[in-house]
Amino acid sequence: MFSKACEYAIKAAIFITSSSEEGERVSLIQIAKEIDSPEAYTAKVLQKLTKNNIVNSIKGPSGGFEIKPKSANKIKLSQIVTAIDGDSIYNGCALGFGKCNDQKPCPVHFQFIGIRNDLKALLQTTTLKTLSQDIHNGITFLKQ
Amino acid sequence: MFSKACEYAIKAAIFITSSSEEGERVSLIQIAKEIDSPEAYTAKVLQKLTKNNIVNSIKGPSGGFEIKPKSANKIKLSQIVTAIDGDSIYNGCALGFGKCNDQKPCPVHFQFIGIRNDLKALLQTTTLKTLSQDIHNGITFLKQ
DNA sequence: ATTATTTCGGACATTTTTGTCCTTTATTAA
DNA sequence: TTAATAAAGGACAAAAATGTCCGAAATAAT
Ligand code: FES
Ligand code: FES
Repeated sequence: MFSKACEYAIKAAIFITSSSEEGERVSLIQIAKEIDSPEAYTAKVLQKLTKNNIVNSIKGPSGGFEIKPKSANKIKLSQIVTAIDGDSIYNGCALGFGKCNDQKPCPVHFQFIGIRNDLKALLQTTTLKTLSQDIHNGITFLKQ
Repeated sequence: MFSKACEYAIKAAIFITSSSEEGERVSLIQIAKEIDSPEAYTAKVLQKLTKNNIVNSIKGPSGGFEIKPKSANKIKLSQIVTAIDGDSIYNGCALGFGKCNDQKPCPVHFQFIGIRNDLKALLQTTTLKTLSQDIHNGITFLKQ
């Protein structure tokens, strides 16, 4: 469904949101530990999130990553997914046609558009804030 | 969503079904041409389908691949997917946890189980026969 | 029997994804 | 100013997925 990079991105963004709610910037090292991901690779992922203005990065001592609570409200999962994995989840075809296309649909097109639309809706409505609250309330977890 | 190998497998199986309805065995070369896939790689995929008793292969002149119309009725998409991609689509976690787990769910677990269940249902109810009929009726296509 | 055809299967090659290492740049604090 | 800290980013490495090549095995027709 998502690439590893995207999985790390989502988990990292949730952790950063969650820490920022408590006024704490977090470092790469903390993030990688918390979401159980390889440090250097996670760094690359975070750079992409930074360039896409999803997270804010601050260099130097007492620096780190943060996401203002104000914007955590507005950031949807879909923004993270497209930043890392591109828009294949939106325009791609389940059977690998260049683009999903109503005019010349692949064999599973009509079965899949329903599910894909549900997925789109989910990604476009779920915010980082929501996900971070679930973590805070102990109903979901960042690692197993 | 699916691996390339699985995409080829699904398309190949549909084409074989469709040809078998008309009493025609098809060769690897015909299949690869029809579904627009690399020949040798498609051969590997077909070998897996053969070992999983999803398609029937006959060596030698006038040999090729076939799927008895009788069984095309019973073969579900899910069988092909699990034969090629394993059961990650059923047990895997959207964010890469070892297994999806209600007791220690990942941050998107509750959002995704609905969609995954829909996907499961779809794969478990869609038969090769149905898909091959759509091809036959010209409402779906094997290549773009 | 011989030959031609077609799948099987092992070995290898390429590409993509994932992961690592190390230097540079920015920033803070002493 | 200097030293310490932390992200940025380039280069490289490993692993996985995808793709190719070629000979072996089975089968049918001649
Ligand atoms: S054409 Fe394949 S999913 Fe739409
Ligand atoms: S635990 Fe991640 S999808 Fe269920």
